[in-house]
Amino acid sequence: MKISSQEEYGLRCMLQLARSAPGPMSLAEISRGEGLSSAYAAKLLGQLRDHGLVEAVRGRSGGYSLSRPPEDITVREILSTLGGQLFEERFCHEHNGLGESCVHADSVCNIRSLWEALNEMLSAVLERTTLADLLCYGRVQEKLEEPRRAILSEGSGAQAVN
Amino acid sequence: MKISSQEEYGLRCMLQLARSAPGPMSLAEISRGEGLSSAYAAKLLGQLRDHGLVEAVRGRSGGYSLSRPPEDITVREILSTLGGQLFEERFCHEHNGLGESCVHADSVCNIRSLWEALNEMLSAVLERTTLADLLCYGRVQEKLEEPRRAILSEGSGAQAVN
DNA sequence: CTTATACTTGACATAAGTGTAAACTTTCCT
DNA sequence: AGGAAAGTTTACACTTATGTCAAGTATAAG
Repeated sequence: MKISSQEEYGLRCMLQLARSAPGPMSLAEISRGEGLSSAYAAKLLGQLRDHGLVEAVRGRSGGYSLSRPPEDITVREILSTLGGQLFEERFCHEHNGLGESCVHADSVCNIRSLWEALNEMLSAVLERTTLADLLCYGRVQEKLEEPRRAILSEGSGAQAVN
Repeated sequence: MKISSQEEYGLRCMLQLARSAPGPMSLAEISRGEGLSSAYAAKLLGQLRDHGLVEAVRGRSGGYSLSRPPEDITVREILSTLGGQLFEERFCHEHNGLGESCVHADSVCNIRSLWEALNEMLSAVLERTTLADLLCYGRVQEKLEEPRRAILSEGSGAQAVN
């Protein structure tokens, strides 16, 4: 359960495009701005382009630009393009151990419920956070303060019920 | 951002110990119960033992057992042993691209704020969820329903503020 | 219509994560 | 003692993720 390098660097490239002046920004500028090799930045931007998050213009004076305004691009889309989701449908099918299917496939699986709940929480937060939010100092903190408090306050209360 | 195999399988082994009768449970039983090779289960249980979550008894009639009662072992401890945290201190130092340090190291970094917030939310939920919760049908759903609603309801409200 | 600029593609090298194998140590039972 | 049952350790093969390289294609300027 770790943030992948692609997620980090790809999101940084997107943020840079969001900050940039109108018109395409060249690979050289983007990679220089993030301290990445241009080959690596190209790979990441290629993925983002394939998923429709950025547009590329080839040839002289070409470059990359966001395909939509920053406030219409969610962090969830970006991260899901670069690194998939925390928990996906196929996960259980891919963790069968030695058997043909998971030994818990036919029964209620509380671990699965846990993964689903975690995934939903993360997705919900990321879906509501846009590139525009990441541009603005303090916006992320503000936006995530309430859910964070909600979760934390839940803690002592729910514990007592058991 | 994916759940690792070790996290899944290691947690399953722990859950099996939590379900088992008092006294040590042998590697063979555990691995058979989860459909894992005994070599692999041994590796996972070795890690869990090194972190003090299970105790092992060697020799004939030996096996593994939880080092504490299930209600005192949090899922956070287990997952953190098996797969680390979503976002750790060193993350930023390890993602410098080509430079000696991250180009954003000296400035306010909203991406970092985002990672920290996500990590805190996940940790808070996992800290309050114990092995005992995972034993009980429906407990996970109950326990996570409130925080989930809190996050989801936050959505429309916070959105309008912008 | 040539050239410099810039994105694109696919193959590759390296590192990290996943899972196996075999030799070893400890303990109990007879 | 001796052997069987059971955990321990280390090294290895395999797979996936990370990052690079080089040759290719498209476009605008002169």
